[in-house]
Amino acid sequence: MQKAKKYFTEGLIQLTILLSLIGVRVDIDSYLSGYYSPLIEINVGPSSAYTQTPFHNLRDTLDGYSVHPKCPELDYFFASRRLLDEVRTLGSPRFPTQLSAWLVHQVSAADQADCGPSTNNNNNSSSSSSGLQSPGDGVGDDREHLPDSGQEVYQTTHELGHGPCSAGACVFLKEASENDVKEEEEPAPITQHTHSSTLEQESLFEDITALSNPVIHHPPPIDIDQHWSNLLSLSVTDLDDLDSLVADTDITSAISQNVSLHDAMVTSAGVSGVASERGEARLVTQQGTLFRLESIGSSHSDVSPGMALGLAALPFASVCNLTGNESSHSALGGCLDEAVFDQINQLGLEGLDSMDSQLMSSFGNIAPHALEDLDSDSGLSLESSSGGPISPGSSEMSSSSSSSYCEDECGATGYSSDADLVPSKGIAGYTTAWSPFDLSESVWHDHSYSSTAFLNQPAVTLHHKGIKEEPLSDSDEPTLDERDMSRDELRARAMYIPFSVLQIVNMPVEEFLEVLDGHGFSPEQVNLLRDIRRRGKNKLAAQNCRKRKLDAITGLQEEVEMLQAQRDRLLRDKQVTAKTMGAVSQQIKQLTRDVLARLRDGSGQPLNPERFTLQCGANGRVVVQPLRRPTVTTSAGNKTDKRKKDKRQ
DNA sequence: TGATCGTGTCATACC
DNA sequence: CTGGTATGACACGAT
Repeated sequence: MQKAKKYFTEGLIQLTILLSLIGVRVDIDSYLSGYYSPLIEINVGPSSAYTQTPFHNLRDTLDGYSVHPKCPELDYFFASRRLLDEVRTLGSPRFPTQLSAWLVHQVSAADQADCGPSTNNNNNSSSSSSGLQSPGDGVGDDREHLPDSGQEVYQTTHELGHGPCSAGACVFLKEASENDVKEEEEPAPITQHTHSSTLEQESLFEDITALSNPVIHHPPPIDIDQHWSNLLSLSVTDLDDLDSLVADTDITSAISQNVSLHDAMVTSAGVSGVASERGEARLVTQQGTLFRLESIGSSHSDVSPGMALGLAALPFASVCNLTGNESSHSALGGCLDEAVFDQINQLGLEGLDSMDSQLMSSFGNIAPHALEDLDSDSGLSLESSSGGPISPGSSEMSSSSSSSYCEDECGATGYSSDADLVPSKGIAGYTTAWSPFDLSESVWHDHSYSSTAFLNQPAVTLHHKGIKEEPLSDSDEPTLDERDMSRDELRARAMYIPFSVLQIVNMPVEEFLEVLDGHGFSPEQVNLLRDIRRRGKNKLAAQNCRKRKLDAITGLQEEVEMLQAQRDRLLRDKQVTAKTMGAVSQQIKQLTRDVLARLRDGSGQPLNPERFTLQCGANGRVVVQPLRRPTVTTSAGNKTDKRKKDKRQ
């Protein structure tokens, strides 16, 4: 459940990002902090979150019993938070964008039986249902309930029902709300929530199934407003904008687009690298926009929990993609501006269209001998690491020095999601579906080896060490896909290795050994597999190492600054103390002179301050003592004289 | 054009 | 012994 929660949290973050793009500010910090609060304190140490957690450890932690302090999910969380902050810093741009139906359906299993519209006592559901029946009245209700419920808002706009994001967003929102509800009902620690993973997953799938029905559902008899008030806090100005939007919205049309979640699920699962699903869910040529995914021949009954998780794992962009099925892709263009998605497109989704199974045949034309000598600098994109949650933030960071953060965020942990999708016992299925272009891999590319190929830019030659390596091919010009592939990928493909680099690197060692033994690989293939795995592991290790080094440098710099400040402070204190001491000394001298001036010697003359001084005894008595200026010299002279006399004697 | 930075890879030590 | 990790060193491309 920890994984599922992470996905839902991610979905919430992505929803927030999307809302931020249209000017709606959503504050989920409280929710996130509440969810991750036990983890934040763990992550105080430098590089604590950078160390990748081995997949087997992560598997254990994903069971929900504990969260490893070095769990890379922390990185992802912080990256998400950082991304959220960055998005917020962009302000509230008012794009000419209409975002459709952010309806929150609280669906219970019982509600699936009678999915017909009905009234509810709950504010949330009542407003949504009323919005369906009579949008105008519903809006009025919302406005009335708004001050009472705090931040309860129903965001609907004209285009929204067509918006692909709406469906996925509903899933995320709803699940998040359910989680929140459960947390309020049972204020148990996170570890307890994780134990109920199966139940929550089942409820999720039931909700998804229910969402496929365009009819508004009844919320459970739980005060959703309270949860949403905790979950979403919208500024007053945004609320006003939303009210104006809601006022003239045909919610019915918007909600009618909530269907096709199943298709979306299947599509997402196909994108997430399940080779077996590729035959069913294939990607359509993007034609300028990347948000076209089409699900073909996917039966809803085939939706498995793993696939559902795959949907949950799909981030913002993917959610937009998966909802683009069934005539909704055009609506997406109206849903959000191209300008908005241009940046999203740069996240690395350009490679989606290349995820065609025909790649295998095309690459089969590459002579193995042309690639077998390729050596290092393969430019692996292991950071994409398999199905780790893909988010705009992760790709956004790829261009900065902190790019490797996102890499680690799903680095070794990626196996938890992607490798789970890989049928460990049915690896033979990959023999015909070589899948180097996992969605995550495309999105998480942080290197310059990729992303240009899909933009039809001039060829990017693979850098190689020259001494050790040979050119890829003297005669054959590499295709766009070839250029986008790392060297290890090319080598693996040339050697007819039916596994992607990600799979090779991220699969557990037991499975890896089984692969080596059970597939009849030649020694060359085995060596290549081992090399690919070793390089991939070491690549991640190097990234972590560098991040730790940077952290150490940063920490030392901060410590230096702190020590310098402390030194300056101590120097200032010393100066102040010296001044104080000087002033006190002057006062004592003055008092001594005054006292001595009032004293008289035996002849009735005032005591000379040059010859006498005052000594304060331990008992508090003040004694006048004569000054003995040459005492030291005289005593020394006496001693020398005595020594001379002793020697003479 | 050299400097700098980011990244991948190798070699090696260590667990 | 093997697999994995950490890290210094090197090479390479990009800026």
